[in-house]
Amino acid sequence: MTTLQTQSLLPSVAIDCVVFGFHENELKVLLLKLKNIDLWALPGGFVNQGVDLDSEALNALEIRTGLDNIFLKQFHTFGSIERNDTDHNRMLVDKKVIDPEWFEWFDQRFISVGYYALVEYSQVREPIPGPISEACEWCSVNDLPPLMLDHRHILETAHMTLKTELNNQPIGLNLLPKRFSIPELQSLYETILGKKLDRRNFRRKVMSFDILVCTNERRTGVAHKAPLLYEFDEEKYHAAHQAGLSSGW
Amino acid sequence: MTTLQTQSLLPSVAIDCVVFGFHENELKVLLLKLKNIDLWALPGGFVNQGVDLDSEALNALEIRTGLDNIFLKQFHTFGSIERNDTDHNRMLVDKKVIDPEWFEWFDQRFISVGYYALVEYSQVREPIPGPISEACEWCSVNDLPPLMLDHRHILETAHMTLKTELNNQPIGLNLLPKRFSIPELQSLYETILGKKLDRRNFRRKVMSFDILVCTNERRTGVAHKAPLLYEFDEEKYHAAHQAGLSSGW
DNA sequence: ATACTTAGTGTCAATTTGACACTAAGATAT
DNA sequence: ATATCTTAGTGTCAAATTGACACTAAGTAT
Repeated sequence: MTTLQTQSLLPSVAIDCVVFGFHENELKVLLLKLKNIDLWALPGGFVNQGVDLDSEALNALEIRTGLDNIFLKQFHTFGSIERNDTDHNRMLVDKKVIDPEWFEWFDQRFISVGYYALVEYSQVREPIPGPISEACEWCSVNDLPPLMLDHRHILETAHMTLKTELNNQPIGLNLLPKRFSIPELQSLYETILGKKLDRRNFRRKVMSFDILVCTNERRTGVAHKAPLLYEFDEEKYHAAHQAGLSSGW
Repeated sequence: MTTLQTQSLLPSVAIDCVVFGFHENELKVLLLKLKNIDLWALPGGFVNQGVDLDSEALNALEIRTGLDNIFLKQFHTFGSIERNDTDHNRMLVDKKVIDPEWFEWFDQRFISVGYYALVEYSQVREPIPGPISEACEWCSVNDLPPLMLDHRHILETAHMTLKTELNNQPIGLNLLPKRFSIPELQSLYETILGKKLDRRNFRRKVMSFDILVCTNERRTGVAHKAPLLYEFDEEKYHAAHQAGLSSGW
């Protein structure tokens, strides 16, 4: 996007990605810091004429994280007229965040398609800032810097969606390393839900899903009793993801 | 839309609505029949520069159904490149479905935001066809006519979404008349889910949601034992809708 | 009167859930 | 070395929920 070929882009349509990671018992989000100003933005992009919407979302993420094969899911499309803010865009030009020749493109009214991604924190070595940003960093969901336009609202909507999906789908495959302990998985759940769960009941429930395989090895170099390490049975995991966990009716 | 002011419309963005109704124990969908050709389409429209996306979706529905205050929910945005089909659009011009001067506008690549609506079948007197359609009719979800482009896929996605939401949210307020019997509500559930439920267990579960108020009146002029009529306690209904029914964690 | 249909209530065993006790393994303090 | 603390892992039990049915009530059809 360093060379912005606006004529090949689909007008009015933008993509915003909420990239979730999990580190030190905190839910993190990948954010871009704009140049010369204390304002942050979700990674995102625009849609090229010949490229599927979903592919562009994947591309945008690959550019920032260096990862392909990311779990990515569309969750909502944001189309309020307040998303277009000429004063804000002029400010971005003034602060040299965006090149003046881009002003016209940026000052369109955009409909933004929101995607959320789940990635393994440690796999993202050095998040790569883009042309309008000077840094790309993980931020805690509970301690967010000032965000551009409605990006905070988009982020919160993504978080809400994740919480809701947790009731019907397993999670962890894309967020945790290949091997993990049950207490680590529980901590992930607690972090997303924002509440504590009972150790024993959590284990019982998650084991009943029948998506975990015990490796019979234990975490080494850790304080206290070493926990057993598990892996996901990917086939069963995906089956459960498809079918859903709560029957309901 | 009879006079299509393309310059005031947001390019690349379209809206498609899947309007569900319930009649004679069948789940129905409102479809438009294109002029001069056996091809049907979802009602929809485009987005005016100064109007919110959600408002435009409501507008599109109000025009077709005459109803305002409809339950309407965005469920997915469709952005495949295959959605743009020049041959198809040329055919539409040939068959005089669309005016030749509209060709350029229609032949854009569109990203389409999908909404589904739940409406009370009997409240929609005469669905109103639009400029490109000669009829607007309720069709059974299980017996659909040939649909334009990916509209069948959009419709099926909406139906799937509805099924899934049923596990976490109450339904009926916008689909059934103000007063209804429990067997009628059950029939609605069975129709959406596509499977039979046990009468007694259904009643027990739905009563446990505590969203129904018994009117102590019975349906009149009906064969066999007259069922009691209920209404939704709208406050509790909306609360349950917000909070979700299945706790999960 | 008898059989059939749909409405509404109740029962009971099996399963799932929530709350909590207990043991195991390793770290730390005395 | 031993007592104490922390985290891991297993087990128990009562309460609540669920699934499968039996039974009664009310109205229709013969």
